[in-house]
Amino acid sequence: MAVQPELCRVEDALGILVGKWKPIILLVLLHEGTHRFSELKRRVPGITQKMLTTQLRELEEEDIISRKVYPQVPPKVEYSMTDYGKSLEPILTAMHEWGTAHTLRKMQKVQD
Amino acid sequence: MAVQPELCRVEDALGILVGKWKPIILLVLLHEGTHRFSELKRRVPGITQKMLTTQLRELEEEDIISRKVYPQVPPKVEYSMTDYGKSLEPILTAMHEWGTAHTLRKMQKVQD
DNA sequence: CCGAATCCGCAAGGATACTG
DNA sequence: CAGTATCCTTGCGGATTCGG
Repeated sequence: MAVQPELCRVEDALGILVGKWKPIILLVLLHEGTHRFSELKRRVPGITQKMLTTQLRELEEEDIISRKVYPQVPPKVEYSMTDYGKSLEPILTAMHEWGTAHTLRKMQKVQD
Repeated sequence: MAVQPELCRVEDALGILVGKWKPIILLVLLHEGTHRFSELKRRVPGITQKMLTTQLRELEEEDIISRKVYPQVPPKVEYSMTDYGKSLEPILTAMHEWGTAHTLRKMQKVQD
């Protein structure tokens, strides 16, 4: 049967994953559990505060991660994957494995 | 074990898939086989010649699709998935399924 | 028929400084 | 500690025109 371009839902999934820092943020939260803002910032070298905030907000918007604020001084905010967000795991894993193979393949070509 | 941000190969896979038209192009070639340029253009409504050319070149560059030129007048060029490109199928399918579920979920929320 | 070449707008990404 | 607020740069995507 013919593919219906209008129903190409791949882009919906892509929209969630795309963003320069989203994959690594999701990988960290998936594999290492809850992190607070500063921990996440240290865990993702090179990211600026603004970008971290932006990406986290976008992921929260889509119910992929949850944000828990502790009303105290100094402030404390924790981020973790939602159950729904965890359903992305197979995709992330598949992409990670494929990406690794792809990189190896490229390196071999360079050797020739 | 801790995730190594530097080794986050998810982005390598993402780099292949990202591009406004790449998912649908790949889906068409995967499910419907070889297409020539003009067929592809008709199959992907809204795409311009430049964009189609650009996206095809990028995919060819990564060995995802192959380009076969028939030296004749008028010109004829056929595009098809390489065996390597076909290895993307599980990812594409997983994303398509997840995307569909995601869209349905969003629609339900709107109803509330 | 299958492009290449050029020009352009806009939004994502980023550097830096400031705040409850 | 966990963010805003502002300004700036870059590059993708798009419209259009020309060529083999």
